[in-house]
Amino acid sequence: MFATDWFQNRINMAKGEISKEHIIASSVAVFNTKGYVGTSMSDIIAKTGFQKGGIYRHFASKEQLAAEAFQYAYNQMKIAYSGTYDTTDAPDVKLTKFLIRMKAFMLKPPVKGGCPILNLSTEVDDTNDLLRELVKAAALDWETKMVQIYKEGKSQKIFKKSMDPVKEARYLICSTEGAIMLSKLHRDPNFGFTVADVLLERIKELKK
Amino acid sequence: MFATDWFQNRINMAKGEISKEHIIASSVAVFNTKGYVGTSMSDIIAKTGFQKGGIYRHFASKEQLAAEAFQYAYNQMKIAYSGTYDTTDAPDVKLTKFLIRMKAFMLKPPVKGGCPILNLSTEVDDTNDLLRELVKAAALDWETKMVQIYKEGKSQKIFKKSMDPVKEARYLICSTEGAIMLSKLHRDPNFGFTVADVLLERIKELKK
Amino acid sequence: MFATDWFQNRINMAKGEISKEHIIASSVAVFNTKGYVGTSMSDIIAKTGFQKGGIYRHFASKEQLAAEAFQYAYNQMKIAYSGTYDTTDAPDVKLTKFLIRMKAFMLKPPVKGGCPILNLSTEVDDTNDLLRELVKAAALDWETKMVQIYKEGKSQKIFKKSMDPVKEARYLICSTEGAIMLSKLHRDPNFGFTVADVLLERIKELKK
Amino acid sequence: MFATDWFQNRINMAKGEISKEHIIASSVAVFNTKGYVGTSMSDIIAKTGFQKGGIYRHFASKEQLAAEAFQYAYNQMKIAYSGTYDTTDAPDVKLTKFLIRMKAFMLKPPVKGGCPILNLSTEVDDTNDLLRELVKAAALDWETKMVQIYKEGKSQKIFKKSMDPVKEARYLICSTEGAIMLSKLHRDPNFGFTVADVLLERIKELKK
DNA sequence: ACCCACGGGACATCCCGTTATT
DNA sequence: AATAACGGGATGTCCCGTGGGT
Repeated sequence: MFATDWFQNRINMAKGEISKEHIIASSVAVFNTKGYVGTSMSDIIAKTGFQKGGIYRHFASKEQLAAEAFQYAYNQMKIAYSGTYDTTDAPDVKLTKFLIRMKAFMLKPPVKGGCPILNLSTEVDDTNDLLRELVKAAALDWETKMVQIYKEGKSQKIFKKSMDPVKEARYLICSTEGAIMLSKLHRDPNFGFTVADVLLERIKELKK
Repeated sequence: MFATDWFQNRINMAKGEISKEHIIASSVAVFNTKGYVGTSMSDIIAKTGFQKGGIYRHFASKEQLAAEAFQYAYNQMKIAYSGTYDTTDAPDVKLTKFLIRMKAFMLKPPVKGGCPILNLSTEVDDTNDLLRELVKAAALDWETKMVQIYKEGKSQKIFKKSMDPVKEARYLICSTEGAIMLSKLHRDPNFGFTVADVLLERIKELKK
Repeated sequence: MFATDWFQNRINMAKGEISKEHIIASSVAVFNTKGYVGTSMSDIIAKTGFQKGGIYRHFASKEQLAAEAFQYAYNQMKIAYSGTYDTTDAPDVKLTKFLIRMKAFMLKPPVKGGCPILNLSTEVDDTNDLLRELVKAAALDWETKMVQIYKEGKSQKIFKKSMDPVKEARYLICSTEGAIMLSKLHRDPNFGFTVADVLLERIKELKK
Repeated sequence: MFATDWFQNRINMAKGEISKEHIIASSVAVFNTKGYVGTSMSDIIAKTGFQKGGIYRHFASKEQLAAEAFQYAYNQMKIAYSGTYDTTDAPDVKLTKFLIRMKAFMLKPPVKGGCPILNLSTEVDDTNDLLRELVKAAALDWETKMVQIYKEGKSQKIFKKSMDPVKEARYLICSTEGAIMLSKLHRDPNFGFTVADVLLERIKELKK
């Protein structure tokens, strides 16, 4: 019936749990394309097949649903990228693979609508503290992951001694997010390609 | 009466023109913080002091007003930055000044709410073509300006022969936008500072 | 068109003022029969002929409208009773006339639904402070009026020296309100008649 | 577990019976403060600890529950007052005790929210016939009790021959209800005290 | 050129009640 | 006997936009 029916087979989930999961999963794309305010509960209803009563049983408010949808979306992104750095590869290889995959995502992003951090962040940074904190935490989570890789590279003497892991990680993230934004705006993946290439070159430089 | 009263003295403007200008100028901050959908005409009314009729006389719709407000905001940004590159400085100096000012804008942006290109772009890229085209044009305008500077630097043999002006311009813009986004999200200007510093180093590299 | 059109002729009222008056006047009966929570804005719409936009232009909320409707209703009651005590009659005559009219109102109350103080009071005393304060003020206003009459009677030596005006006024009001309540519940005016008769006797007693 | 657990020990009640009792007992205070329409099933759920299904198993509708809750509340009132007139005292003593207790109830009513007859009556007299009939019956029950006492007093020659039991009973009830209403509105027990004192005097008068 | 007044659709949320499940 | 899950209508309020009037 639902695209998420397989859950029931895999893990032992209660009926309500499945519904909740289904609602969240269906909402992700809507929120990530139309935005938080731009998405109405009617949109969610249309997408999920549930009625108001069925949705509000699982979420206290639109904000709550949006929060869980964001978490879900960020998780999907993590999973989509994890294959690139959750490996036994050398740190520089991890970063290289990460950037190659990022280029691939320019054409088909793991979450419809592009990067949820970018999308939600710009919308809520001045208006909604709960959601902003969530996005912030996600951004920090990503940053921490990246910092870790750069640190490994440094301790393994693959990267220069002078290299600053936090600086590099933040720089990589900023450039990447900006690239995603401009690629979406222009509907041209080349912005992403260009930025990825520059970052790839930079990684080589860090090894000298 | 209005903060924009000086317009009337400076140029010979009709009463309606002044009002229109006033409405646009007052709307910029609202749209740039609350977003296009997040801003209601009531917000505009509260900010401008005009009544609905007085606003709709000058703008056919909320969309039209938002469009003009965006143009106005982008123009303010241009003016705020123009002093850095509309000079007789050498290209590398222009870029350096540009990045130094960008760092300053981390603390106090020329337009309240941050970069209007970033804000509006992420909101409308999937939902509103009219506004998206406008943002796109603005981004292109900025890119063209930057490309021009890099080209100058190349023809003046200040930058390496191998340097690709379009690539560098786009890269600079992407990094900058990403930095603005993350600085706003974390409410920490250091993200902008870090990125600016890396870009400043890169400009030095381009000269070798 | 409206039952309140005559207002425009009598006093120079702005269009909006008339509409507001009309909405209030139409709402009174609805609120006073269905109650505050029991009345929906749709009921108001149905009764007034206005649409949501037209109503919310004049009232910030249902609560606000209810407040003004109550004031209007109380005022109508005052007017309906004023002929009995705003006279040059002797105090005891005033009270007598008041009670006679109260008996008449058992059959046809000046405000549809009965006494607005009674109705609103029992509904909001535990739930809505704004409205409760309003009803309280109205009850106090009425009490003050009655106390005044008893005081007159005392200073004019019509009533006994031992008579306590506040006590008598409050007693009269309590009995009256209770009588209205039970008459409405049983749909039998005799409860009101009985109480009025006892009170009339009591007034005679006070003169001895 | 529940405050009503003792029921199970005292009488042999089925599990369902206990639950029903518990739901009713818990609902009384809610209905009597928020009113019938003002009370939502969610309020009941919160108060009882039961889920919706668990409640609707015992009551066909919110109206049914409200009806039983009213009966329960009225019964509590009866019990609370019964000690004053279900005695071997003389009729005038019964009435005196009744009024003294009524004064005490001004400070702490036997049912939270005040007199259920007053509260429900004013809410439903124009809108809900089922509940209105219920309240009516309760009011009549109380009246019958009072009439009986006055009759006793008359046949025992304690009260004047000219005294009309029905008139006195109704008068006492009306005054009392009105006093409760105004005391609640003003949050001042003195209204009740005043009325009770007048009624006590009246009882003395009836004996002459 | 601008305000006042109004229409009517949309929105997030609440509400009562039913059905599936255990 | 009671919960969990869901349907779908109703509610108060907001919102964009349109005319009449001055």
